[in-house]
Amino acid sequence: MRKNYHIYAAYMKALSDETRINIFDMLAQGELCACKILEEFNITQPTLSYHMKILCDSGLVSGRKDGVWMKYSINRDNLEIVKELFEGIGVSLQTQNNCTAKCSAKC
Amino acid sequence: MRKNYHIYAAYMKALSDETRINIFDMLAQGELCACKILEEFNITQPTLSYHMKILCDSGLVSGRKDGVWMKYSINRDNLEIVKELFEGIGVSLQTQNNCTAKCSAKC
DNA sequence: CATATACATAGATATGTGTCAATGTCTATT
DNA sequence: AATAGACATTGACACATATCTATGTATATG
Repeated sequence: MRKNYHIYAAYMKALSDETRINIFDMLAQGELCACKILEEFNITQPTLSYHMKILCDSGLVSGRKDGVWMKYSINRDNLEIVKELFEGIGVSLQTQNNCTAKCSAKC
Repeated sequence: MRKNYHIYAAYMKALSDETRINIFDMLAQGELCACKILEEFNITQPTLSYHMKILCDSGLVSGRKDGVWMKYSINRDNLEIVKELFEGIGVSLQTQNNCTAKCSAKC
């Protein structure tokens, strides 16, 4: 089963903006409405809307309409996929720790 | 101690390209020289050089010169920082699991 | 020293990104 | 029905990004 680097890259791209990864981390504390998020940044409302759309389109964040408000939260399943990618890389690095010398391919 | 979202965003940006995150994952298996990496992709050598520079500048990858070859490997310390970011977010989500209803702030 | 190999740099270009002001849409309240 | 508030969409624009071809630089080898 080959890895889908396209979707991994899409997740990373969604978080590659300082404002967006900050928002993502805020959402770790729980669901938030757009207006609450907006208070924390020096950006206009359309710019926030733009960023939230990117986060939602990536699948890392979910939005639901609650009356007048849009409430955003982290999509746990997709966060898990990202977590597992980096954990897997970490494990691979540990595993090849003690055979690097003898295993390193000649160029 | 506030989180440095600027550096997190920089890590994500380095991995936000499909080719680059693929390379990063290849390096999980061990150190590789540029020519070996190049064989795996349909890109020109200057394009690979461009991507490797971005990965190295971010701090996620280290390069060392070995004769004619450039050998690249993952910088474990900075991988750890990325891992911990996502693990921390996962833990926060679990923690607020059973109090979401009562804790969710009114908008 | 001349040559080949591995990689980097420069310049050009098409496309993508982040931001804003202006405007539109939907929902609740008076 | 009119109004106000919350959010989305559009259009414009400056800037960044990914890619290529052409060229430069360093290192090993005959």
